[in-house]
Amino acid sequence: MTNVFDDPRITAVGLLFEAHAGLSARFTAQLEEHGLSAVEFEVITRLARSPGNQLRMTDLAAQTSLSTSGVTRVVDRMERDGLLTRRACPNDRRSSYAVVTAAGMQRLNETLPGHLQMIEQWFTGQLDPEALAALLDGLRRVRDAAHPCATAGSDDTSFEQADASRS
Amino acid sequence: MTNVFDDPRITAVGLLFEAHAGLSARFTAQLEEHGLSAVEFEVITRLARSPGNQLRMTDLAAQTSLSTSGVTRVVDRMERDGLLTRRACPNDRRSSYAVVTAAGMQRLNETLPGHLQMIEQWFTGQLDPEALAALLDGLRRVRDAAHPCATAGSDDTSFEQADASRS
DNA sequence: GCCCAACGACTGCCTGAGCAACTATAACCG
DNA sequence: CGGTTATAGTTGCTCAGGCAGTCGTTGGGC
Repeated sequence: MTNVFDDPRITAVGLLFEAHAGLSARFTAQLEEHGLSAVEFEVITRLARSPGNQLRMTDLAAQTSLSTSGVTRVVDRMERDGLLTRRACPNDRRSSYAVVTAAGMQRLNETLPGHLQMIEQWFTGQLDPEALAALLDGLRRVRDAAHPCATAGSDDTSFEQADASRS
Repeated sequence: MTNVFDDPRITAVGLLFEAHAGLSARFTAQLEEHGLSAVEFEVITRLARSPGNQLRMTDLAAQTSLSTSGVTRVVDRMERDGLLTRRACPNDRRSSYAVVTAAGMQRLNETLPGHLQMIEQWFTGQLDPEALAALLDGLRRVRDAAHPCATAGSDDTSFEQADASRS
């Protein structure tokens, strides 16, 4: 089968995508044990690492892979589940913040150790330090080239996504 | 901000996921110029590289990231668009094949060169050969560890996914 | 040969997400 | 100030995809 599909470029993409899919599936499974979807985990993580555990809806959308309407709906669900609240923005009445509640922080704290363990088990722990460094270095260059700068021109400074994106 | 989110493991996952998201977006854009979604491209690619340009529905599902019902529906759409046909399986009347039509092959041939170019532009061309080799080596190990063996126990021998999986 | 379990494909129902339209507010500009 | 334009968030509509249930087919046990 001397066809075009054996092209090394295809193989390269395949590896990256399958690695992503594999990790994604593992993470999703673990997150669901704690009642969080991958998207919800990303949302709550982004909020929890922001000053005041809050972010304006638009900024949240820019930091995640969601559209603003997508954010509206995730926040709806998570608010219903008590993990988040909306808070009015004092100086701009159009804006509102999504804020992590105490219950949300607790849920996140229950989830994170297992999540880090999964990362180590299926990803970082699979490689010795130099190989991992080389991998990350390559990924960083690809990311810098290809990443559409966080879905919306928000600052996006240096934080790397931390979830298991559906995919 | 000395918080847990600066953990190098989080950063590593973030890099991988952002690289994937970035490439995914680029590929999706190029594929849509040719009227194909990422999933459709994966489907037609998988079929085109199989003997007879065909695959049983179940096997197709196993090779893609789709469930069997998902496959039923993609094939529905692509059949409607004239890219694929269903063909009855002679020795098992439960099964049916999805077959790429001439139009489907043509569409694929129109799409592939640009796709390969995108891969080179945003991924493989970003790194010198040794760095690329190191990256792929790391990815392969992560993939082998984490990949849930192709979503369903099908053979899955050695072919690396070739699409831009929405992810 | 007959029955029952397993399997392949399809369908109904539901959820999640995007786009485009809409409302309310803010900012800019004369 | 008054009016126009841009922005933040929400909502209606649509569509893709998964799960679970269905129907026809197959194969194995007896």
